Amino acid sequence: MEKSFNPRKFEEKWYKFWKEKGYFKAKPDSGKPRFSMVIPPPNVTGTLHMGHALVFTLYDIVARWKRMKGYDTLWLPGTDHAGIATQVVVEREIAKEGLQREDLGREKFLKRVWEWVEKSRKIINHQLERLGASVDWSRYKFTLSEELSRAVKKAFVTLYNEGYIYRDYYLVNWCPRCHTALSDLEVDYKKVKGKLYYIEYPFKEGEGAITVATTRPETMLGDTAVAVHPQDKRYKNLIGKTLILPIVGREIPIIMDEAVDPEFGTGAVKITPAHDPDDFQIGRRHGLEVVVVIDDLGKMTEKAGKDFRGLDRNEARKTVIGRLKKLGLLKKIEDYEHSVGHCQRCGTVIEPHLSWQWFMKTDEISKLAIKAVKDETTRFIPENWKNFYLEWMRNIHDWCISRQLWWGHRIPAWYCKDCKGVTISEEKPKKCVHCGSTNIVQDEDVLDTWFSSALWPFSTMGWPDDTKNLESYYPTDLLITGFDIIFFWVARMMMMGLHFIGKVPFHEVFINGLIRDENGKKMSKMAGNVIDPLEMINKYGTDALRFTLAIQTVPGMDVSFSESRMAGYKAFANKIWNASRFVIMNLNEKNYKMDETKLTPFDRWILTRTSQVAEETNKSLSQYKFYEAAERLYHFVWHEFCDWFIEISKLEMKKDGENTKAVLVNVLERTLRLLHPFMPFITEELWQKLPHSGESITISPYPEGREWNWKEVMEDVSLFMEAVSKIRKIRSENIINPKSKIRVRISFNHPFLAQHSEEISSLTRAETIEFGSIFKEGFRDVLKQGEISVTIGEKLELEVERKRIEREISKLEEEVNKLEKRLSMKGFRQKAPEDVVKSAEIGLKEAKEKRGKLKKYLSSLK
RNA sequence: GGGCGGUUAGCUCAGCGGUAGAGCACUGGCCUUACAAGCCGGGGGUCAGAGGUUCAAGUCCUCUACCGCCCA
Repeated sequence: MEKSFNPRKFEEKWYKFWKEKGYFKAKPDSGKPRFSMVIPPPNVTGTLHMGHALVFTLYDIVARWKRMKGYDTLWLPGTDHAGIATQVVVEREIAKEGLQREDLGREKFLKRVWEWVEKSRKIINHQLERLGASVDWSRYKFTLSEELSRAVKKAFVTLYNEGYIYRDYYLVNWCPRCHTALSDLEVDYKKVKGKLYYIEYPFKEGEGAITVATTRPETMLGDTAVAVHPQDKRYKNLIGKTLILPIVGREIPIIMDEAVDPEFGTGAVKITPAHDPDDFQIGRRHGLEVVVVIDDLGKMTEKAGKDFRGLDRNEARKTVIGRLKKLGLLKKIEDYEHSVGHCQRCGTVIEPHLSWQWFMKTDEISKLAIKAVKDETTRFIPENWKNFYLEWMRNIHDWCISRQLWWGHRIPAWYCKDCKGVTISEEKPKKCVHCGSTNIVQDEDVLDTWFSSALWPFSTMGWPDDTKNLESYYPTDLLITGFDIIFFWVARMMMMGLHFIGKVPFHEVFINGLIRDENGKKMSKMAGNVIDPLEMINKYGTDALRFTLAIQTVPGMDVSFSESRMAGYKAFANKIWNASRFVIMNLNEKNYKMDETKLTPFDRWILTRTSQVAEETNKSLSQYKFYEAAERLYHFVWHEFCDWFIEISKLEMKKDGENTKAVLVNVLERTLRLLHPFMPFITEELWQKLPHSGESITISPYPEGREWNWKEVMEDVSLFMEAVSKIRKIRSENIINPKSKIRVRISFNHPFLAQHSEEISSLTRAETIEFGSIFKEGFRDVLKQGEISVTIGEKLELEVERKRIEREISKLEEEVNKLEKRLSMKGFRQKAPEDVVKSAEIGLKEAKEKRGKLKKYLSSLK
């Protein structure tokens, strides 16, 4: 066995082994209890980042843990076609060749996208394997596959027939670059420093004008009214008057509407129903004319006037301002900061755009999704995300589901060129359902990616066809995902799942934190602080990466990812490796069967601890306290098993030691199993080298922690450790040469210490351990009970020792003061629980005793 | 403007009502045949600030300051 661990030597081997053996395959007929999860499908836009590594590590810990606990565990993998995101990425690719998608045409462009997708999926799947993700590859799904397309069509047609999907000519968020509609969620609002322009609109009759303020003067070409608030006294007598729209010359009315903010600008606002969402609503309320002056590419239309036609919206703004200045109608320009919508995928400023789009009604369906979370049929962890979800769900708007993209699920709607009717059908219809004409064409548009993602928990289970599979694994038990897609995805899965299956898609939603760099900054390409998980895996090993992520995952908190910390967990992996090496080196054929009648107190101690740790680890995991479980295992392995038990076992092995070897194997083998969900590779590698039953640790049982419990030895062992530590401390602080033989005397008789004085002397390199009155000439310290003294049989150098004792006395002093104060506080004895009072009293008594002894000792040093 | 989270050792973070913790970093001593990616020790914190509740407050409540995020 090699002296240090080298993850590259075995990681890929074991993954291949697991996969070939089919351990990750869910088996609905197994008769076991079920546990199922679906992966949040990564976008096929590129590769996995650290955020994915975190989420998938947590998923895998749960999956492996449940599998070992005897559940028929399904973790279903897959990828998302990510309509707009992928299209943008491929558009950028072909732009390198100087091409636009129109140059290629729909068919050729899609071919390019598929090529990209194949490449990306391969990378992603490979990354998942490197991470050790125990997904059921036989059930791999892709949101744009034939299979899932059927589910999408079925969902669309059903919802349409039920009246939940409709088509409308409506003002939507439009990205002029991507050339598509976007949902409200796909728009990012950013604060932008702009200008506020004050423009005069003259009255048709008589002198004077009304001044309106706007951030977008170019839209005035499409104005069809000016609005004021009904309670605004300033404008009361102007209602009903007519204005002449400058430049254009159109007559427009002054109207009243509650939606106007009297505080904004002059209190009078221009109304452009075709280019502003608020104005659109006001326009609908007042029956205003809608004049479209900006087209789908962000250029001015014919209706904007011949001087403007064809101008880009930004150039048009300059021209309008120039004209207004000349006319003397531009009263002033102010600096103004406001938030402007940008396309989430490409960053272009959003243009509200009137167009025919498909929408999904959400008012009714959202009610089910609200109820399910309110009554905790689906539970959020941590809980505070519940309100976040509910708040959004209660204010939900209809969802624009059509996209003017090429990459995605084509909308199953056919328009009749003869009767203008629409035919909705899962299969391509032969003729128009309204007039029977065969002159029909399919809608060019595709569906929002999230429409297909919303079906993911059941479309992946075979809906609408494979009901057996669906019954087995739906609802899923747990979803782990980031808070940023609670609305995009979680909320919509809730709605669709409840609507189509009648059950929530998952019972628990664990919201993971964001990955930040070690300075707490968000990782982003812009900031250049992105860390590639694969690079980390190559450098530190998958197990170290996973452990680093797990031990930092506190529900509700972000993860500050630190490479130096990960180096520490690589060291931990090495520690496990070497502890195992020690155990394995000492093995022979016969000695792994433990004889419980021959156990030493130390054996009993470590076995009891193993059981306790197992029990606590299960508890932590069941509450998704990944950090707590990982931390406990780390401490147990390093600071209990290695630091104490292995060291003590070495002494035991100098004698007979066969039974202790068996204890070592037993504890180590169980510990590996406990660690396996966190560190799958190294645990498999080592487990295979140990005596074991079964063919893989992956399918061996997870320790529950009910096996061993010898409480009675725990206190003795802890006193033993205290004695050893105190002696070591005296040695170390007084810089006693490690080679010099010391003599130890303990002031009180203690059968356990006496019985194990040999171990004490070995662990402290003492020549003798005696019991009786302490040495007059020598270093001393106090134990929980009594005193301990050390002599090296020569004249002592006392200065250091004096300082050390003074420090200890002052610590005890603090403790005494604190406890005295507490005990003397009125009400304490009456109101505090008995055991608290008692422990304070005992603590005080002990501290005083220790202090007394040390003071006496100190005076002897002077 | 509304909401959520944070402020604990030099750094990154646990702890959330009963005597302040971890990892890393720092530091003294050790190449003790599992491991120098190691071993044995040590130092380091008025738990952001101010009030309040309580016998008892990093821990619960209120307010303030600063940092971060979400929604409008």
